[in-house]
Amino acid sequence: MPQTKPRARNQQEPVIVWLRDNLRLADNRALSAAARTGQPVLPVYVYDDASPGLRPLGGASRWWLHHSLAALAGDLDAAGARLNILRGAAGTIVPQLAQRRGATAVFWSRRYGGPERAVDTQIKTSLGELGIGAHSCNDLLLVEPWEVMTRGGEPFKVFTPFWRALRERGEPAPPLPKPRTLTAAAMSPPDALGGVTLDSLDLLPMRPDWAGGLRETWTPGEQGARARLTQFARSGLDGYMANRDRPDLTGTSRLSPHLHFGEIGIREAWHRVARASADHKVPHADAQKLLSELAWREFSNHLLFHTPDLATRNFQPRFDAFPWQPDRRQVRAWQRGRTGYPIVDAGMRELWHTGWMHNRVRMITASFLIKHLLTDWRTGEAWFWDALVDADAANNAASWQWVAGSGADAAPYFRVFNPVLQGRKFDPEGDYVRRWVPEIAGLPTAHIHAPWDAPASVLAAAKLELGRGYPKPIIDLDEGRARALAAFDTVKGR
DNA sequence: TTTTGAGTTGTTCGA
DNA sequence: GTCGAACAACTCAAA
Repeated sequence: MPQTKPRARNQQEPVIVWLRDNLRLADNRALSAAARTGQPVLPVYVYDDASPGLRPLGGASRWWLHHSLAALAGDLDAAGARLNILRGAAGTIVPQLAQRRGATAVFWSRRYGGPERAVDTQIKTSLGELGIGAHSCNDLLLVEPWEVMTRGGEPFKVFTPFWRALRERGEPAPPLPKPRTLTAAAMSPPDALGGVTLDSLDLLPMRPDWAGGLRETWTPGEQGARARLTQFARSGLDGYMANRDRPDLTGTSRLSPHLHFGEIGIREAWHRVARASADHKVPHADAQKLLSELAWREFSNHLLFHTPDLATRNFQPRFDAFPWQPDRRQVRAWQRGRTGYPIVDAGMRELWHTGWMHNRVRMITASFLIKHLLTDWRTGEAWFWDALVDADAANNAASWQWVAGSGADAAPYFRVFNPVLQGRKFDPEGDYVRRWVPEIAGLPTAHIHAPWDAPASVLAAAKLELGRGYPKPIIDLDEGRARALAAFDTVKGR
């Protein structure tokens, strides 16, 4: 470690903290470790659109990143440091910056995707050759993907034993506080050493500016994240188990984008929920359910780490022969929220407007695309990647494969969600549908999830003409289901 | 090595 | 209207 070397360090020699998926000051091990050296700290974010293999960010993620970086820069500013933004291939830029600034070490938090790991490994080597320290830590997960394995030393493929093994490790480490003192490294102008301004990254949509719904819905940044967690712990956690399936209520935590960008630490989230349960402020079962959802995030990262091509290849190879029959017009209708199935359309429009979709509705819309429209899950995965503010390589891929039946511990193929039954069950008053599909809002609740079944008089009273104001169903549910089951028959038992 | 119990989220059909 | 079975076996993980 640099600070243990006998020779006294030149006070001007900085250390770099390279912030990536941990855009926060509290519970940030990389930042805290950098601060503990006592040397000036140079915080850096690298917008890497040049390294081979890295998946370009989707549109909604770019919007979020812009605001998250702006918030982080403000928070660092208040702590006496300045965020330096660089653009380009991290493998070149990071060692170069460290060398030119005379940094003695670089600190970062680990990433678990294949291309990201390749970049990080290369940088570790380059820094080593330059005699610069490289210190990685875990700021993303409760447990490293290689620390929880089966007794046979294999990665888990089933969630429940994984979750059991995770629990057997006991409480996760407590969250760290914000570093108390940050000695800022001497500033340099933004254009020195390849630095760029946030605006020059061009992350925000301009023509057209479609981000209005995102702005109304979200507050990116550490403060927004903590406010969301506090709000949820106070009023959402009690009853979570029952309410989490209801898209018409605010029943879920809505922490996913904040967790994805690391604006709040997973350890802080875990302990807040566990403490609320231990203090009997919320029912044990509600807290456990939320913790198990956090464990699904861990499981997805476990899968991605051990299966780096999770987003592009079927986890179960027998699905490689699956006879997909996508129809471009139908896929387009799905994307636009014009399938004629209200709960599906409501979900797709919520996604388009807010960059987020309720979890239950994600399953319904995904099942509809994959099974009723017989469209490869990768098509849906790509659409969500572009549209979700919480788009996450591990969660997105694992979840799409789960619905398709091609994934780990996946839903059985014969489980085909019926959008009408799902709508009636989880949006019983139709409030969610009315909110996002206003053209059918005048329908009575009895017909809100199946407008085509409404008598002509009811349609007229609701001022609705199917095929004009709102589409007729683009596919028959029974036929779609039968076609899906027949298609699955061809890969069954392979 | 073999055995055993179990596996996020559903729908349909027929008694 | 309600309820259990069928749907498809298969693989995982641990004993």
